[in-house]
Amino acid sequence: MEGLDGLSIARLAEAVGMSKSGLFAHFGSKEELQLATVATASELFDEIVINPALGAPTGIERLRALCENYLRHVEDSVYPGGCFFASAAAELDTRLGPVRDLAIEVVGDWLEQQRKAVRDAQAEGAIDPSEDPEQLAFELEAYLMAANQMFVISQDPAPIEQARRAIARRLLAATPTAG
Amino acid sequence: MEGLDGLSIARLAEAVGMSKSGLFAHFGSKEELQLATVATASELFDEIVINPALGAPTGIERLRALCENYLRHVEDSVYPGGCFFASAAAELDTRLGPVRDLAIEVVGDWLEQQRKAVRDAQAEGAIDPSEDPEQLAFELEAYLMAANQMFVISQDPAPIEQARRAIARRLLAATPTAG
DNA sequence: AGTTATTTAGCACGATCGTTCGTGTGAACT
DNA sequence: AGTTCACACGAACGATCGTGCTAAATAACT
Repeated sequence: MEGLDGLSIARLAEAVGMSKSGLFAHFGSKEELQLATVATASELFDEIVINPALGAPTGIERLRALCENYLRHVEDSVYPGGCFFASAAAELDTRLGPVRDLAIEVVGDWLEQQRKAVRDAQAEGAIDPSEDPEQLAFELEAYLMAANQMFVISQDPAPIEQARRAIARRLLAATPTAG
Repeated sequence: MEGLDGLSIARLAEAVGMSKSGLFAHFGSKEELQLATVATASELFDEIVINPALGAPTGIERLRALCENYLRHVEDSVYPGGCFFASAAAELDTRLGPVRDLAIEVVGDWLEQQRKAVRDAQAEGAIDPSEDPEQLAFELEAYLMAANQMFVISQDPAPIEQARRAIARRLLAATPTAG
């Protein structure tokens, strides 16, 4: 079993060489363990996807770096099931509670990072001002999500390359001179 | 619990007013129940998404109908968790066995339907011959997947509309005269 | 009507899960 | 040295699950 619900205290305890009750005492409840898992995944995502992109000198470069870092963390199989939050979102989408809320918040922040990079790129003149940042971020995120999903299912890097082409094409279409 | 693994014979039996063992005898194993579920979902998907589009007189109209029917079945909440196969694919992606194989086959057939519609539209001159059908189908499928995921998570129809705009824009860019 | 299939129910099993409780153990502190 | 505190342990609980087994009921058929 996989996923946040399949993460069992019993199996995790065995994996780390602790007793079930000993590990349980550390978290207090399964929900707390799930929250800690999502929080840790969020930190890791910041570390390997978002933060390395924040040093980019311009908005358009930051936008490209965000997309590329995401695709690389997928094709490097940081998680066996692809992007942690894509899996988590699919699992938690119809549930209620703090675990879902936290996961949604992380995903929302990620999307906002992309929108902000688009707006900055517009302010710098690298993206046409007629582009709707929400719309453009949606389309870029769509390529990333599709690449993640198809790559994990097919174990074939082709979708990653298709996403790279789609992103390049879309950003080209959004540049003021070529748009 | 949700998903194909969360579908338990015990709860299903209670829901349909049968005994657990009585219902179990119908399928023989949980795996068979999951296979039957996927098969039924596939038939329903054919019925409400694919088949109504097959009557379209041209490839480009069929392509548009496939996308629109998919979006509509998402926003109509045919399933509470959005597209059945998007959820199933996310759940089964790292698993092995016939259930995964069947789900992947259905998703593969769906993507092939889109590719074929693109090729037909090219043959009819409605889509530029320089477009790679694989690439275009990937991008359209990406919009659909993203709309599904975001709609279910946010309970907000905005992503559906963003997908419609993205599809319209992408198909416009792919027309021979405007491309 | 009587025989034969087919379907359903009832019950029990072993496994796994989250959680609770009482206990021990070792470090930190007075 | 004696006390306190944080931590880990083992055992047990109730719940839920998939799965067999056996018998009762229902349907089909001659």
